[in-house]
Amino acid sequence: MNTKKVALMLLELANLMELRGDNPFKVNAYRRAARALENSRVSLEVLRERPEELAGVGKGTAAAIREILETGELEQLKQLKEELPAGLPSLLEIPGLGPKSIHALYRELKITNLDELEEAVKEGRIRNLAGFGEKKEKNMLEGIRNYRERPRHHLLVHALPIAEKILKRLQELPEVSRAETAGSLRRMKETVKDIDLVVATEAPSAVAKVLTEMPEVTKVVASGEKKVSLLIDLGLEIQVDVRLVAPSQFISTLHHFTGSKEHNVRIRQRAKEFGWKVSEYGICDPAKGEDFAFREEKELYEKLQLPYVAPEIREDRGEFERTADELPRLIRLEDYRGDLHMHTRWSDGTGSIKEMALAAQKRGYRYIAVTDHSQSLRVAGGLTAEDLKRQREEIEAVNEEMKDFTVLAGVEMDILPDGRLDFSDEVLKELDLVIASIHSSFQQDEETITRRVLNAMENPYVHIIAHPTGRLINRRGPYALHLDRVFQKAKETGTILELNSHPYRLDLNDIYLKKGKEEYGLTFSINTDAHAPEGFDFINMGVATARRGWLEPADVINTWPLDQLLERLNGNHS
DNA sequence: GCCGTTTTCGGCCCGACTGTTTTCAGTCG
Repeated sequence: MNTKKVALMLLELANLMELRGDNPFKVNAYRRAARALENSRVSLEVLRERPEELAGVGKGTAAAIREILETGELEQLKQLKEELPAGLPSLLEIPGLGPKSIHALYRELKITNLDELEEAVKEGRIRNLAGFGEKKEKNMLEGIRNYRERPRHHLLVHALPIAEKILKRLQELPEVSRAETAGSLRRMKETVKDIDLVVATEAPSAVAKVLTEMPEVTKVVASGEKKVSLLIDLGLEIQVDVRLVAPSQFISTLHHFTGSKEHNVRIRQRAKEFGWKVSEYGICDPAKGEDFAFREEKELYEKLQLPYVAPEIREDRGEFERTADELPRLIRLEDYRGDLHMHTRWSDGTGSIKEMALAAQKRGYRYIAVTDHSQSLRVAGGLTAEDLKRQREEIEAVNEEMKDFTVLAGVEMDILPDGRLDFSDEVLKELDLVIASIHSSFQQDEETITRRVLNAMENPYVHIIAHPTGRLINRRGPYALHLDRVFQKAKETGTILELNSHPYRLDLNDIYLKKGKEEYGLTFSINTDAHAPEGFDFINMGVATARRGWLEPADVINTWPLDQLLERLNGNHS
């Protein structure tokens, strides 16, 4: 049992209570308690003894927390699970269906899952229910079909160019004075459900008309004076929500729709302490009838006597509990000096060492490490010890040609299924940089696969563990790795953990980065794993994820000057 | 269920849009 599991159980309880139609404020109380638990760093002991010390945890939720810690279960949750059919929560995925409607469908028509809902719609049974009609039936049917066909979340890297394209069109309109992206896209979450845009204009109807008449629009979901919601097909079909506001309200609206929802709740609560009200149109003082507008988001935070919070960390994950000095100076692209994980034609890359070096130098980098695959990874043309020696000769030749730039000789070495490494220490000690990673036997049980990684970390020549959890977003889950043990070992051995920037990987993710930094004091390396010069472009994904993980330049070895980097790498060997 | 230098009761973040209604509930962000 750990605090995360306790939080998850409280959250599940809240979700089921909501479906049953319980008091929404009570439901919210459990959600807040779950969130408080997730964000707190109290030990299990403190949690067991004095859970009430956490803000948002009172008598009721404290009793629930104690029960979970003592018995591993929660009677209330167990009963609710027996009372409510298992398929009910899945109905929440259908747009337009919320807890109230789902409860009514269950109560009146005994609908418990998507199949039964679809059947009832087709038989026209739903339109007879109070508050339902033919139009809602039609929307439900469409929702069910979409749910089954469309991926729930789009990769950030796929949504970004679409957002940019629409944004550009909007910015070119004479009626538009300013337009920006908002929502999870602006917060740079690894996946996004939709694209949020905020537009400043004095002529909302004209802009709305342009939007709804774009050739790529497949469906107008909603269209009003303040807001337009569309389904757009620009290579992939995605929902685009556009808010239209007067220029003076732009900043407040941008902030509001950047979210996150949880961050906004805290903002509003903060405003209430001053007796003010926050909405997407600004902050107002009802007592004096005053409205406050802002030219920059910084001013909005200042008004509430809060330090400015970058969009990427607006998640209510502790940003409200820090002073300006305590908030991180988040890493930026300009801080980045060199990529330390890439492949060349020597294995499965498409560029030569020199081409990769020149491309990196052009980006303003000062160094790179060439890290081709090792011998066991046959499909990728892994290198033998002998190949590595010959490759080093080429690397040295490139180094002699280039000015103010250094290519390090490295390898991405496989951690074999039985836990052995693909090269002996004699081979490894000749290299400048050794990355170890898993490319086989992903299905091993937790103990086996964790042992594999720990074993690699214990080797003094291994500097970095690449893409530590192995997940591929929307494709493949993480290995059954026990990450706390990996973090603990990294702390003991000084092993650096990678944040792999490939948009399908982003591994470690934001949550783990923050945890590794705050709880274990770890150091990380952000790399693109490029297989061609263009692969370097994905560094913006990695830096964005690092920002979401509260990382500062000092936490990331790729921002260090070369001599500091080499000192750290050599330190491992002593 | 939680919380309190306006409160131990009565609030709890706020507004837009849709579809159902004939003044509003539910959903969404």
